[in-house]
Amino acid sequence: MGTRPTIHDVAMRAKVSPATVSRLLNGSARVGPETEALVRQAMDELGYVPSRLAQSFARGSSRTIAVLVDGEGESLQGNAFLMTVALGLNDVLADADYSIRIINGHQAMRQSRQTASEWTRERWMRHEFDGVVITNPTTTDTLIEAIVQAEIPAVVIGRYPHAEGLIEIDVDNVGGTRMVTAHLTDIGHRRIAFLGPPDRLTVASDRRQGYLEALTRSGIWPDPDWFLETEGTDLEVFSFDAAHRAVVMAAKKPWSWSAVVAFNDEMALGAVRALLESGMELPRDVSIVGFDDLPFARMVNPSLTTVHQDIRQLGQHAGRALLAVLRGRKVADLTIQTVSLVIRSSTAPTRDLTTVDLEP
Amino acid sequence: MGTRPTIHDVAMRAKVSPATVSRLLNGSARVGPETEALVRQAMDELGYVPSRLAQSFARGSSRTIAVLVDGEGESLQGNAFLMTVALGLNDVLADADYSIRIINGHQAMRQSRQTASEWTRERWMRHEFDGVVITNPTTTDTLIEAIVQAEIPAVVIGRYPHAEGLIEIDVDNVGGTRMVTAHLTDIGHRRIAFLGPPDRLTVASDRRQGYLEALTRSGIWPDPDWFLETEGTDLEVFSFDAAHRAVVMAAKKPWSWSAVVAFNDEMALGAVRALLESGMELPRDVSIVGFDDLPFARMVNPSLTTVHQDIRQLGQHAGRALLAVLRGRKVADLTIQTVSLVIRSSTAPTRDLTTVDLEP
DNA sequence: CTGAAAGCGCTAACAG
DNA sequence: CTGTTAGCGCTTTCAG
Repeated sequence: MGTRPTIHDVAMRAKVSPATVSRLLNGSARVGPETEALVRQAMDELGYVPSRLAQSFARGSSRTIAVLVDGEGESLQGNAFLMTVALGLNDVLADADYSIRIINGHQAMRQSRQTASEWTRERWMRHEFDGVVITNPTTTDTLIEAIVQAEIPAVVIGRYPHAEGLIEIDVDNVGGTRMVTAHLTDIGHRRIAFLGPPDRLTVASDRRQGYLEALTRSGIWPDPDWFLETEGTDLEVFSFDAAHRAVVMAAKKPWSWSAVVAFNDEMALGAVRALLESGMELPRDVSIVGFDDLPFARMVNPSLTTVHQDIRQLGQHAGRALLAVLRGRKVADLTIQTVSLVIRSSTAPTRDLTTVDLEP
Repeated sequence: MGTRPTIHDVAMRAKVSPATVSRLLNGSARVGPETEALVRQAMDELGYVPSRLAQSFARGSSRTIAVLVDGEGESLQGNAFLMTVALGLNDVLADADYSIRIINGHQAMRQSRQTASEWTRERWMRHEFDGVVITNPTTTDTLIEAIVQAEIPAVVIGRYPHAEGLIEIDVDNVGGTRMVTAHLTDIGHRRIAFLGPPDRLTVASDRRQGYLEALTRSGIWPDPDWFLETEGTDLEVFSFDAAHRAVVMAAKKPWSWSAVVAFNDEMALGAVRALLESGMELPRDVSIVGFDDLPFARMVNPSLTTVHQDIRQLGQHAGRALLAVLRGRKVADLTIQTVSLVIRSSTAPTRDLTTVDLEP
């Protein structure tokens, strides 16, 4: 009883060959019913569990998929989002007997002082994973390029248009901001600002586009100074502070909007802070909307009207897509997940509704 | 060039034995300097990278540590916390060439319809991991018990006093609430409520104790109805909604506190919401403090005075402890990480300061 | 449907 | 310090 039983022990006990046990284990070929019963009994009696290590070795694959995260972003956004995606991935991958491994790619690269392609090649050759999920694509990312180049099965959460043949799983960003902006026009707003990062990333231009579409549909022609653009490095532009700065800046000049569509919830909070500081009362004076519906969106005051996305489901979609790729199936290059509008108390009918109605 | 070079190829090319290459690879024995040069050159020329799979198999260990999460809690708390811990673990484990694997333990158990000990035994026997980090200990957890029973190297984030010999890494909960409560008394508050979950978990009683200690030191004798206790299941009691309910309930009766110490930031927000709804102005009428200093704590309005804990560092501590255990070193059973007070705008001097001063 | 046999690529005694 | 020799436990041809 001292040592782990091996496939060999099971075979001996069932008086069959190890090969038969193996076949039963992974259903790689049919096994006679009575042989099967014998083997199963032997496994039970011995308490046999196959060694993952030996299986992986023999198969030459680890049944592991790497989740590449960028662990620098300390943003709330970041970490809650990442773990939720990871759980979603796990939901579907666990069933397929894959497991997920978190890798802080950029940090690892820096640490080992390797270039992206060196690093990628090395990890790939080590058979550390069979596929990868990329969670925070930045503007242009050497690591992603290297992964694509190396033809490693990969799925990206979000968009990364710079690379051919990468499978993208994203939420409907255009539709989301369109919806939430339409909600604003529905309750009478006509002068609606957009607070977002510069258009470097697809997600940024997508969300801006949804906003524009909604305005256009309502026959509103956006004024150039309705665009409040944050400044900073890749991650900074999405932050509370950047949003806060942008709005403080904008509020210095005379401004004329009655609502603001923020790129995300965190930035919406930055706007809220800035407006509150300048003595506004919300949502009476200005309506504000966000995007993401992070858990805190309903807990803050005023609670945020925002666009809800099911992040865990996003992870599940990504997992399914990757699984399909690994099994050699054809997969859509782009999956767009629907989002929904959540109306809370950061939006209210505009007070100049009547004025507007009179205008024409 | 079609196939991956193996240790054998390197050995041939360098005209040494595979064993020598192996020794160089993991520094398991001294190698002559010129041999080393030869081997290194051969490795470079071939672009050799050792196969993780083969290494793990030969060693009988996966160099993987499992991070057990409970993926049911959709709480903000939960996921941001978990990923941050994971990143901290990664920081130190990556250096030691370990990698981390996220496992949704309870879900996996349920899925495979196994008992905790069956599940644990099976995973352990499969050599899927060398050690485990447990992230959300609940009141009494069969999975943890099974892990301890199986003598698997394990570290728990938080406290789990029910199990002998488990290594615990926690923050200074007592000190934290003591500090933040003392801040309240410092600015004149004498009637301070505590909003928390029932005392089932150590973390709950610890934080309550810190509160009590601070009061005692200020010569305040807490009134029984200063204790606002949330109700619900294991995870619910820590939630925004539970906190909101508890405060709404309490606010129905005449109450007499000027400040409330909430168990955590999320619950503090629940209290804020309830108080705002009942027409209070914060922090003018009531001061509120939280615990955790989650990223959103500074973004909400009013921004929360709270206790900051470095979660990533918590993960790093856990990683170091586990590494030490795996290396057979003696490790302290309990590590307490210090926390710090962050004063923001949810607290203000009490208005009845003068009244209080006159009382004696 | 089943068995025999040959590895997968590396590590780890054991000699020398 | 280095080479030889066995495996680690499973999968997978290839025969039968």
